[in-house]
Amino acid sequence: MTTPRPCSIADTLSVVGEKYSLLVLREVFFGVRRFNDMARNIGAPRDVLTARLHHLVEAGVLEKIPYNERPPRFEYGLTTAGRELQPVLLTLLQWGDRHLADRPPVVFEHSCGTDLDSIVVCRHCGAEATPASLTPRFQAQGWNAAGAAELRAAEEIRTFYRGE
Amino acid sequence: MTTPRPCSIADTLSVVGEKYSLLVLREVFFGVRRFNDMARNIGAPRDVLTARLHHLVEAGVLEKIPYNERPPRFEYGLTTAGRELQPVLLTLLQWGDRHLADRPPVVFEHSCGTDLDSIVVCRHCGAEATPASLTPRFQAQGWNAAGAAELRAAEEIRTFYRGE
DNA sequence: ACAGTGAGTTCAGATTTCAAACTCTATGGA
DNA sequence: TCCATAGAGTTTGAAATCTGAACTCACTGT
Repeated sequence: MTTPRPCSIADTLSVVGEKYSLLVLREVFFGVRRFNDMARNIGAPRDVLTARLHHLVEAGVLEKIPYNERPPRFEYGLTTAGRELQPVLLTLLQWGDRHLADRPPVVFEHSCGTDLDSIVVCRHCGAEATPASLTPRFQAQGWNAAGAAELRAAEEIRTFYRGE
Repeated sequence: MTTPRPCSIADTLSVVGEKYSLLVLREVFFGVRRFNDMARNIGAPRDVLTARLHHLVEAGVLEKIPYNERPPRFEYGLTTAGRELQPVLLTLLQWGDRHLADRPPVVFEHSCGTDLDSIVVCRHCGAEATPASLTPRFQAQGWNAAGAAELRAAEEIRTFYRGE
C-alpha cells in the first residue's frame, strides 16, 4: 500500500503546515495584520509571504479586509475557522516554553489573573486528555493503529500508543 | 529591524515544523515505530524520512531503541519531551475534524467513555483559554503586540488581538 | 542457493526558497 | 513641480530542498 494514512492531522497541515504559515497566524493573533509588518516580524521572504497569505485566504482561515481604496490595500483578519486555530498555537507555544526557552519571550495572562499554563482536556468530563486515557478508533477501511504491524495484540498496540 | 520576533512558537516549529515531522510523531503515537512502516503510512520519500528521524532524535523528541544487533536495527520511541507534543497533534486533529473532514478518519475514545472533544483550558482556573481571555505580555526588548504599529492604543491592540 | 526484508543511501530532475532589486500608486514636503 | 518615502507586492537568478526510483548492505527463511 502506498497511499498515506487518511488523517485530519495531515489535512490540517496541508492548510497550515507550510513554512511560515503558522507564524503568519501568530502575527494576526498578535494584531499584526499588514504585509510589511508581517514580513518584518516573521523574517519571511516577501514572495513566500504573498503565497502563504493567498493560501490561507483561499483555505478560509484569513480574510482580506480593505483599508484603502487607491492604491488598493488590505489587512488580513482571522475568520471563525482561523480563530479556532488558536489552540494549535497555544500548544506549540507551551512546548517551546517548556523545552526550548530559558525565559519565555511572551507570556499570556489569563483572565483569572495567572500566567497561562494550558492543558488539553476532554470537554465532556474535564479530565486531561493524556495519551494513556485515549483509545484510537479507526473509521477508515484498512487502517488500524499499527500500520503494517497488524498482527500485534490490541493490548500491545495500546501500550505502544502510550509511547511507553 | 530585520530580526524576526523571538518566539517559542517559532522555536518549536524549528524542531517539528518541517514537512512530515509531525506526521512522524503521529505514527509513533499510533505505535508505528519502524522505518518502513512510517514511510508507507506517511507517504514520505525515504531519504526525507531519514533526515527527519535524525533531526527529531537530535532534538530529544524521539530516541532510537535497538531491537536487532546484526544488522543493527532500531525503533523510534517517544521521549518525555516527545510525549508532551501530544497536545499539538490533538489540536491539529480537532481542527481538521471540524473544518476539513466530513467524517473523521480516526476518533479517540476518552477514558470517560465519550468520543474526545478537546479544549484548551487554564490549568489554574479550568476556564477555556479563549483569545479574549488572554493578554500577551512581551518579555523581550522592543517587541510589543503590534510590531511596527507601536503607536496603537493598548485597547485597540487588545481588540485586534482578539481577531475581531 | 535464492528470494525476500529492513533500513537506509545515492542520484538526477523538479520544485521551493531566498535576498535583493524593481514596479506601481499615492502622499507629504520644499 | 520635484523629490523622497511608503505600502504591497512582483521579478529574478542562484541556492537549497524535495521527489521517486534505483541501489546497497546485512542478514533470514526455505
